Amino acid sequence: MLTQQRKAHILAVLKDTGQVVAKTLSEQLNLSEDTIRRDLRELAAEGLLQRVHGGALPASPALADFSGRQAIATDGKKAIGRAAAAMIRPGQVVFVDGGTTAVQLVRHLQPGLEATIVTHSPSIAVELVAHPGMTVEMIGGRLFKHSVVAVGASAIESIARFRADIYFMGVTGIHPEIGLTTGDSEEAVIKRALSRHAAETIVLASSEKLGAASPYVILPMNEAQGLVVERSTAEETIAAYRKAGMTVTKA
Amino acid sequence: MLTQQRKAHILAVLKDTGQVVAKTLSEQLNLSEDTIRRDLRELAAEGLLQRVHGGALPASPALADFSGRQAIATDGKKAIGRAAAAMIRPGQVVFVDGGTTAVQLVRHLQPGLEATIVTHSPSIAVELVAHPGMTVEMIGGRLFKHSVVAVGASAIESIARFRADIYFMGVTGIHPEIGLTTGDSEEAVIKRALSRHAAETIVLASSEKLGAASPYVILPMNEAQGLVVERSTAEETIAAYRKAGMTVTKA
DNA sequence: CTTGACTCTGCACGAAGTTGCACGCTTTAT
DNA sequence: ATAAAGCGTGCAACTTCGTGCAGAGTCAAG
Repeated sequence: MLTQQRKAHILAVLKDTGQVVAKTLSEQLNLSEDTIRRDLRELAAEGLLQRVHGGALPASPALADFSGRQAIATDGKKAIGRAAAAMIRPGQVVFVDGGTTAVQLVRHLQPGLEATIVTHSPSIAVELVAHPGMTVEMIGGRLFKHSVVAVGASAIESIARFRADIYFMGVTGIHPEIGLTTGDSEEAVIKRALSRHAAETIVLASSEKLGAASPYVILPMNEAQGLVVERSTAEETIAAYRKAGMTVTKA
Repeated sequence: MLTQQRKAHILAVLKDTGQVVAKTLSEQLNLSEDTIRRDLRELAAEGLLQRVHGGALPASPALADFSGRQAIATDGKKAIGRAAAAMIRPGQVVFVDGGTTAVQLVRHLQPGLEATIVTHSPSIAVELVAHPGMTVEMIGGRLFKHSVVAVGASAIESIARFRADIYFMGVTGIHPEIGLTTGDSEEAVIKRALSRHAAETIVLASSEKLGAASPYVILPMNEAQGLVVERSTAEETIAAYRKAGMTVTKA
């Protein structure tokens, strides 16, 4: 059996049943668990599934619902969220994007901290109900269901009323030459507006985003000042971003 | 069963019912209570839930409050929600208030129905992500954490841009002489604005609200056109509201 | 045809993670 | 006040993990 076939099979089972177990697969395919584990590791590195002890779970947001996704947020995203949360100083006004990494950010906000969070994500808003120190300002607009964020002209208009100290931006791709990209044009517009109304834009990028590009360009790289990546990211990967003038933080 | 799945399951149950019991979980999942307790401890350490003797509750007191309230949504509230959802015609623009009864409303929206829901509640917005037919417009503003809704001047301003067919209003009291009341002055202002920008205002009132009054008056009774109450409500209780010109629907 | 580089696979082994049980303590209910 | 239920800890058995290594197969240059 060819490696590619095997991997395709694993992904098919995963899609079908919502989980795979290393041992079961090895028996089904008549291969050692080592080989399966290697496959799983590689598929995980490609972001096609999420590795867990004993097997793997879907990585694709579509399969697990939003809260499910959050439960299985990778350690990397958690670390990035924590590092970003630590950057917020008391009294600051902060734009927080939608997305799973941003949820991790608000979950790791220091309990005593007092600041203002401005967000166009209802999920983030609901999450912040738990934090007594945070004043929350919601940006309204038409709900873009895929990402669960407000978009549209009225959102842009609302954003223009704020002047934030920091904007924590989520992206689906950050490429040294192409810049910051995302998968929806409306979202790109919103992100651009948020960046324009913040003194500093910090990009939160889990490892699978580095070097990737999506259809819609948000901004060229040099318009973002900071980048937070996982601790395990290779120095040579980071170098290109530093060269573009970004301050790179390893979470 | 994989550890991560188990944790996801626990969080799902927690979100659904507002509480989990260690013993019940161990029976459901066929695992020792020790393992469940360990999971609960770890999830608590991550801040994803709040550990209590015997089981766990949602992470924050505020959220516990909210999802707990939802968990105990009575059959009455569900029925009211279903009856209200049935009033919406295709293509209409509908204001939906925050609150537990409103959550029941959106949960009972007919799957195929296409309409526009305008809401100042992030919880309602998140809930509607699951409904493909609904266009959702979010009203932004400062988040009033107790009720998890947007309030303030910018919310009022956003509301003024809409002209809805129906407004489903939640209240904490509806009294034949005092009128419609709620527990917060800011919320009262918002509800007033929503009512003013809707052709028709329908009050959703579970039985404990009937004949009750809270500190802040939203509107006199005659400014609301409809009232949805539980089926079991006594006719003589309803009579006073009919007299005030309201169309009363028994759910 | 032979050789060497490369890839893939399975095995061995030590490290790490997971689970159920026993024990003694704390909390809750009666 | 007493019993029962729930809790945390330490421990032992077991599973899973990652890595290094060796054998088998593939391919192309010589």
